[in-house]
Amino acid sequence: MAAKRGDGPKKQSKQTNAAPQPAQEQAGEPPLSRERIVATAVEMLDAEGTAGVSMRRLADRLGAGAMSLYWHVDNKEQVLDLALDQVLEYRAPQQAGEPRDWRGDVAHLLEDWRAGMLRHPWSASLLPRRALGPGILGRLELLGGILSRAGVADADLNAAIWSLWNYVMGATITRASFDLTDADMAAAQQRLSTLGERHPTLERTRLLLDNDWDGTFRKGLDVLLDGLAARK
Amino acid sequence: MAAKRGDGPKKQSKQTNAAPQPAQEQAGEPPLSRERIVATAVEMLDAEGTAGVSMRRLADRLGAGAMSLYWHVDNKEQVLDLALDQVLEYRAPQQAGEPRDWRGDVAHLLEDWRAGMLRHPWSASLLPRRALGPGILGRLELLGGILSRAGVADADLNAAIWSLWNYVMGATITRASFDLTDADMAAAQQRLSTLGERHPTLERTRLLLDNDWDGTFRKGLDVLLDGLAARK
DNA sequence: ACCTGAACACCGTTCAAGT
DNA sequence: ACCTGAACACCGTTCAAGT
Repeated sequence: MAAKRGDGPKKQSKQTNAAPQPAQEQAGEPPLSRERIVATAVEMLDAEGTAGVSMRRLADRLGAGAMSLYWHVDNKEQVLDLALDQVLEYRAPQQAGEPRDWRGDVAHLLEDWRAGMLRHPWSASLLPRRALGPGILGRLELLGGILSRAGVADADLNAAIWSLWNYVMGATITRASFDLTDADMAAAQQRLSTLGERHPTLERTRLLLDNDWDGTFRKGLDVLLDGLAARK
Repeated sequence: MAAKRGDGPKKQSKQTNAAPQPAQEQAGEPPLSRERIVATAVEMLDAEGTAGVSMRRLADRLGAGAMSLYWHVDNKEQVLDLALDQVLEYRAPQQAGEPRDWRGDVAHLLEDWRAGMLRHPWSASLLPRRALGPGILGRLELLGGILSRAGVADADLNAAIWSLWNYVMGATITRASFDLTDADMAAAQQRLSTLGERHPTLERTRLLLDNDWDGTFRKGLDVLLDGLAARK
């Protein structure tokens, strides 16, 4: 997928052209650019979700004719790819002086990852069908590095990385989707009761009413890290 | 969400009407019904994925006028809800005589769950935004029961259930989406190398070329179960 | 009770054309 | 080099109308 993403039209102008642009920038609408398109797409996605974004509405918001985007971008799919990877971009590893314990480092990395995705709830459900862009790969590399330095053997490393990835993705996607429908969760729990004796356990633990999402995430992550620690 | 799903028009006729139907059934097209709509939707989803299913094409395939579906079904979203829950329906608990060890039971249940979703690859990515239908709830209840009987305290049960759920969902969604793009995975791995020294760990372990999905799933699940076992 | 077509308000994308 | 409108082939859904 990453390979699909052709490099597009220009992209060199900013760097090679040291002279100031023709003043066009301060007046009214700045010119279209891939960057501006992606930034606006992220805004729209944040405000209205996946369903709210169409190429026509996006162009409109940019003050451009409906079809102008296609000179800067291949198609809608690419816009979503770029929006997703921008949001997942990895910023400044924590590098806070001395290396902390590996469990703390992993937990910090994954909690930051999850939080970043929850800040853009559309990203969680978009991710699975999209490319592994540089943002995602950077985070995976960091995770692998921590685990490797912590003593996980190379032969076990991929399984360890994917386990943690799976957990974070599952937790984040689940949380992002249930967030929108707390009322529905309550309704489902309600329905459990009326369904009689068929779900005694879920009814007893009130599974669908437990909304300490952050705590549950952290607890499950600890379970996983316990298992990994036992393996070394 | 489950609550949203109104019970629709009839649904009683099949049971209350013991006399044979007016011969309409053996000739040409059987009459429209919610069951037939959902069954055909599943067929189309299996064959062409989410993008291939529209209300118009679905009606066409059913030999019906474009708008006839709307008498049996509220809207497209409901069709997808119903299709998903049908596919996730839970069949016959393994009940093979004596209770096996709880780890084996959990692994069996979750592997069956994953396999069922992978048989309908669209289901994995559809699930997060959909209702918790009876099929899903049945499986969650079963999981909770096994864990509870294995000695997990009620106070830890919800976290344990969600951890396993998160893991299965993450693994299945990831697998279902990467399955379609093995070539892209290779391309991404390739790109890792050309990107120079920025991803030494991923390059060394060849993370993106490791496609022993089943083995990786099982290994990660073992890690999680180790962690749970340590907690009791 | 069940099905229908016309109509409305949208989509993504191509393409020939403008500047 | 960059932007545009018209056009094509689609969407989901409403509604008044048919049987």
